[in-house]
Amino acid sequence: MMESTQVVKALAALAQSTRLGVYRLLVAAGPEGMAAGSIAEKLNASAATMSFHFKTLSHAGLIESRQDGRFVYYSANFEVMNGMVVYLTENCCGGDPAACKVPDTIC
Amino acid sequence: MMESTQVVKALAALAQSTRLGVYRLLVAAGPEGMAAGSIAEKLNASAATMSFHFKTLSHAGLIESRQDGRFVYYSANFEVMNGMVVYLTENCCGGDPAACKVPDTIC
DNA sequence: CAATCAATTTAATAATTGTTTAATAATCAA
DNA sequence: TTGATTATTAAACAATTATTAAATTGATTG
Repeated sequence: MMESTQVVKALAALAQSTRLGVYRLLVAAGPEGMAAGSIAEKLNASAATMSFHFKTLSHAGLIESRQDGRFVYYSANFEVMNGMVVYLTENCCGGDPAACKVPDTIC
Repeated sequence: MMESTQVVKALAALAQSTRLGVYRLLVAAGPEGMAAGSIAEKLNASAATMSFHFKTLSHAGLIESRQDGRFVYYSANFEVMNGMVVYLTENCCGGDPAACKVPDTIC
């Protein structure tokens, strides 16, 4: 089970529109990821601002980076988000799924 | 599909340890929910602080309240979190689940 | 090497957030 | 109605966060 502080960190990292945009781009991009500059361009943000956000997402474990020549490619780490969702839904309705009137995605 | 700003709001609401604690208690409590005071006691926080956090969670749509005598019962709204997860994982790996080496909870 | 390109870092500032204390509402019981 | 209980609101302050501009690092090309 993921730790509470790590979950808070991950949630905080995603709770900002530019970073949420970054994360979604990377989820769609898959394992290959995207270059920092392409992401910045797509989201209309300066390189400095983006670096700041990349760092926040990295520290939260939500994304990873790899260098390729002059470019830095970022990609999503799905397991951390998975852990986050598990943490949030743990012990749902006291463990009685029948009590939840919610699509089975969660409970 | 949930709107970006609403997702950011929900993520921000959960990105704080006391509120995350509240939400998890309410997820476990199920539809009946819990009284504000019981939650405060369980999380060792003052009533005023809790009210502030309840408001944040309410505005994000993550919890709901109902009055019962002197007590206010809060309960989790599962659909908003469900929408949040859907939003985060939309178009995962460009729509090619085989490309994701992740447990099927997400992709 | 010098020039260029991609990205990060630093410092400064503005804006937002969390907590505390004190005051206010609303409900109930004697 | 009075007093006690449950919860919210408001004001003040400290701490954190996001953005910008300028400087810096590291890799590539001529």
